[in-house]
Amino acid sequence: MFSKSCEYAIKAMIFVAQKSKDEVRVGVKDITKGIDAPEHFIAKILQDLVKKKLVNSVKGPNGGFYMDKLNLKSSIADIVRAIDGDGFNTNCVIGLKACSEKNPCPVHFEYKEIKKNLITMLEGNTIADFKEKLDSGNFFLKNK
Amino acid sequence: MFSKSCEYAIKAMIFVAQKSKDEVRVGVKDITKGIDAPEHFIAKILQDLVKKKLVNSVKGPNGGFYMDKLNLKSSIADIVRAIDGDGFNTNCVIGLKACSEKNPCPVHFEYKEIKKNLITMLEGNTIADFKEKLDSGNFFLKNK
DNA sequence: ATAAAAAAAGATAAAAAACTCTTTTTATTT
DNA sequence: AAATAAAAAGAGTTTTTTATCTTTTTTTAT
Repeated sequence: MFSKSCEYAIKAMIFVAQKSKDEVRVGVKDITKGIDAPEHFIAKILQDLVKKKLVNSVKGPNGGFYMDKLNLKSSIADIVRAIDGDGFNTNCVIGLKACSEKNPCPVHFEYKEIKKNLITMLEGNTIADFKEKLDSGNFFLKNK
Repeated sequence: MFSKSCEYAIKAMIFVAQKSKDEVRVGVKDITKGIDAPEHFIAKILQDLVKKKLVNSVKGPNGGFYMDKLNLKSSIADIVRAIDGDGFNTNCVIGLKACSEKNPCPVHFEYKEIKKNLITMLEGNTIADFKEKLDSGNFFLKNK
């Protein structure tokens, strides 16, 4: 559904949210271990997310990534939009550029409701929500 | 959501279903025009689908692709499975290999219902269903 | 025998994913 | 203050995957 980069981005964001408190930042290496992902790839993705204001960072010793209150309010949709773009809510199932209510592809109306629910889910769940779940210990960001 | 190959496969299958009757076969070039797709790429995809028995073909003059009654009963899920594999019903939103009810990723339960509906939609709609829609003239396999 | 078509094999191009190396920033130490 | 070291930022390269194109072979109706 989403690109690898995007999957990593979601995992990394949730991980940073969970591990960084007030003045505690998380380094790329910790993130890498925490979500089982390639180090430099994660670094690049996070730099992108910093530029787009979804997460904060400080350089230098004791530096790393962290989230402020506003960052914690980001939805999954915000992250997906930052990495993969808005396709999840604009793309047609069979890739028609101008698929619409008036110009529908054969699958359009069958997919409509599913898409609506998907968007609601992506827009409605924030990083903060997932952070709490992870704290409960019953959810995972990696396995193996 | 699906690969380009898979999008083309769905479109091509619907197109062949609509255009081929009893002994009338459809050639690659016609398909190409009908769904606005690269000729040789479509040829390769269809050869794959023929091997997997989702569509029939005959070589030589007046040859081409066609569908028998069984072929028309294929679901979108069958096509997707043939090209992209079973990922739509096994993949985790954030790519965990062993995401499950007992080992859920943070998004697992939020995505569960959406996934269920998606699977129902893909499994429940057959090529024959779409063929009829197209016949009505209110649906499209290409635009532009 | 000819020609029309799919089948097959393989080459090329483009995009996505992953990695490497260099630079910049900044807290800490001296 | 200056030097050091830790960390992100940035630029660029390689690898892998996906998409597309080219050529050759096989089949079959005429």
